[in-house]
Amino acid sequence: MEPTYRPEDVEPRWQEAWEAEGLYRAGAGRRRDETFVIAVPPPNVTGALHMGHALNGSLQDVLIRWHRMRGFDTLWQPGYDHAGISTQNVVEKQLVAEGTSRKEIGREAFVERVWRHLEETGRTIMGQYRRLGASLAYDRERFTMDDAYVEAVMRFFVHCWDRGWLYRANRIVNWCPFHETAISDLEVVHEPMDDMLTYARYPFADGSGAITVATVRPATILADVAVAVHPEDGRYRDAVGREVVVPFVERGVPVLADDLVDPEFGTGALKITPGHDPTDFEIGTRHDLPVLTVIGPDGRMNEEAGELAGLSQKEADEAVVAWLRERDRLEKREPHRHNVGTCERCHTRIEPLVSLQWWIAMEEPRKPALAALVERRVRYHPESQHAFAVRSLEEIPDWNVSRQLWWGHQLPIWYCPDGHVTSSWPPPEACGECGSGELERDPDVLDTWFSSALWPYATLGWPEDTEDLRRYYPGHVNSTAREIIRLWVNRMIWTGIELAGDIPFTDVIIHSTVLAPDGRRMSKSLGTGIDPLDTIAEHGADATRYGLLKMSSTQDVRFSEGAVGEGRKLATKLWNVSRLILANTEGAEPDPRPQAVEERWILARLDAARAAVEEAWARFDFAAAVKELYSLTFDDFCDWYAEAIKPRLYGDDPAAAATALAALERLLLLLHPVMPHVTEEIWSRLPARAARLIVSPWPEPDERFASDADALERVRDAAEIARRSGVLVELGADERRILDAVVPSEQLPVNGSREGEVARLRKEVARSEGMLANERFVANAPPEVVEGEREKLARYRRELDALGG
RNA sequence: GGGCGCAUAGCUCAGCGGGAGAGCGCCCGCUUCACACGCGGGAGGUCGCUGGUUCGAUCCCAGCUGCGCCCACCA
Repeated sequence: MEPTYRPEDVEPRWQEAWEAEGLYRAGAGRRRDETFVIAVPPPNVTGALHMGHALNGSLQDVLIRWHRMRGFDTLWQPGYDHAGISTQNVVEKQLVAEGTSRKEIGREAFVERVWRHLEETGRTIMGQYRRLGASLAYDRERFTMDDAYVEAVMRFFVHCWDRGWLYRANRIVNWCPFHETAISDLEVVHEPMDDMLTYARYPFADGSGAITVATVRPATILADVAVAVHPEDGRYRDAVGREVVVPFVERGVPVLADDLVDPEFGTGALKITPGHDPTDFEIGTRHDLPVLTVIGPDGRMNEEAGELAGLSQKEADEAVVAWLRERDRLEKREPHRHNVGTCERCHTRIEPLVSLQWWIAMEEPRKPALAALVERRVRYHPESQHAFAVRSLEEIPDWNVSRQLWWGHQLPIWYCPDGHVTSSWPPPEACGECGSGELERDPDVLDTWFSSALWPYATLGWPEDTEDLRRYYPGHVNSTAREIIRLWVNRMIWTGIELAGDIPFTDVIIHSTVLAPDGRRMSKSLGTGIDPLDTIAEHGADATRYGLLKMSSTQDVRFSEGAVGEGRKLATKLWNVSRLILANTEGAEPDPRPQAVEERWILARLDAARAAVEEAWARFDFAAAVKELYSLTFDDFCDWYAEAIKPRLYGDDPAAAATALAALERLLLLLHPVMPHVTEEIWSRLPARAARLIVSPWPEPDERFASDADALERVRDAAEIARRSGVLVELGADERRILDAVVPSEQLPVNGSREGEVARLRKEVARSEGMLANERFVANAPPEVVEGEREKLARYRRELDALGG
């Protein structure tokens, strides 16, 4: 074996081999009937994978590899998402940079352009997953715009139509003036902004005084239809029911009372603009007020704004403020910092606008999903996220599914000249109501999450009743980031139950968010992102996977290169101890028949570690598993076992060689899900391997390993006592031999003193005796705790004895 | 403003009711035939603050302070 382990030479080779040999395919290595299925959260085709994807990929790959090795029929479904607005945003910005625009080239050419853009990014993404060693079923790559997938999306829409869940309504929505589309609440991000708060006087119509209202958007005064105060606000008791005159347009509007008004803010009087503010829209609906619109879809003042038409809002604001100032209606202006909704893709300020959109009524469809969560047929991990998911379903609002974009799935909705609406798929020949053949398709496209919601079963062929669907649905695990629980995961659950007849998975893992080392969010725009490919290039995929798994436990974690470095050390250590064993076991066959105590010990230790590690995988506690694997390899396998058998290996002891190979095999099996490459490379050099490690099972357990295996623990204790006190306690011949091999007695570092150790033990004995003398402790503490304390006391006394204390 | 979470060694984090831990960094000693990405040893912590529960609290409860993420229609 080469003296130095170089991951960059080894890893790509195995990635190619595994895939070429079909070992990434669904069902590879299958030895039992049970399936284990994960559909990867389809990354957006807009760009490359980031550290969060690498972390999530590592988690999922561990689970897939672990189940594959145990003989499950595994399927890890790959693919990507067309990411409607996100992709349109990227391509649109490219066009702007090229001096043209979406509108200039037209819809058809634009969509063509997007497809071309995707060919590259799709390849990049799958290449990154391959380089991480992710054992996805790459032969089954799916895209949410594939023909078959589009078919599923259309059927879903028509299904909702047939169910009566779809409706079209004129409501106030979040409008992005850059993309000129409605977006959902979930696509709005709030950012702090510095505005001016303008206090304007609205005189009473009868000329007796005025009410002052505060607004950050004076231009919307033109669309005011009322002034509202809180019902219990004593200051305005007499004003309610009277009429005030709106500045600039000089229109008389009522003063009304509504408890949505916050009496603490501003003057406690709120101008009501149903056309341009969500709260006002709600108040307007309650009081049956008209809706006026003075701002258009492009964010500028529209023709309703009269002389201000065509101005930007900022210009209009100034014009209105000037008007107020001239007529002494301006009380004051003051700086005001507040959170403003912006488009999550382009960060343009959201314009609340009234527009006609398609909605899904969520009252019915959410119910079975809520039941599945409450009954724990679907469990979120950690538990706190389960509670959040339940709450989200309880409070779920209706879903605005139409977007005024060009890139996406066009709605299967047709209008006839008489205004009838038909939704069917395949496309209808004629209007469902009047039979007219003159149909025009709705130009809008669907919310990108509408298609993502179908991911677990549309990738398996739904709505066709395919063999894949019957075999691999429902799946098992979904692992994803916290922020898309409502956007994606909950929607997969309710649509899965509704369309595919069952929950799509049983366990949802919400993994940690990887922050930049300085604690800020990892983001391209902040320049705080770290490319997983860079980390892989520097330390290897195995090391990167190890590091990310170690970082996966907390809710938010700062990226730590140290954790990756630890992974790299583990890979190197494994390589080196394998060199030791392989160089000294030529001609030997692995044979796990324990002879000496150190052999019984390591085999028992490996069995115990396997149980602990698998239990941690099953709990999705990846960090705990990885920690166990590290100390198993370094402390137990290398520092004690390998050191203990060295003399026998050098002496060509055939029993030591046979057991060493058997023990090494088991160590590799345990480590493979975390570090697949280095383990497979070593495995390939072991004698007479029938199968690749990637599909190899843990050998039948042998209970003989467990017998008398604690002998080596006594050696470790003896070394510890000797190190601290300088006194070597009595040991048996075997134990003496091992101690000499691992820590030759003439080299036993003796820093402590016998007296110091005796003093320490006396203190422990006193503490322990004190506890056991405490009647309330003995009476109240659990029996095993009391028993444990008695055992500790006995051990301290024995050690004291051995030291002659 | 609401929800969730975090405050433990210089750094990144485990532990979560009965002896303060790991990795990195730092200091000392080791060119011993697997490995200096190593081996052996060591220094370094009133476990954020204040109360409470308990025989006993880093661990449970309450409040406070600081921080992070998610969510949110205060004009």
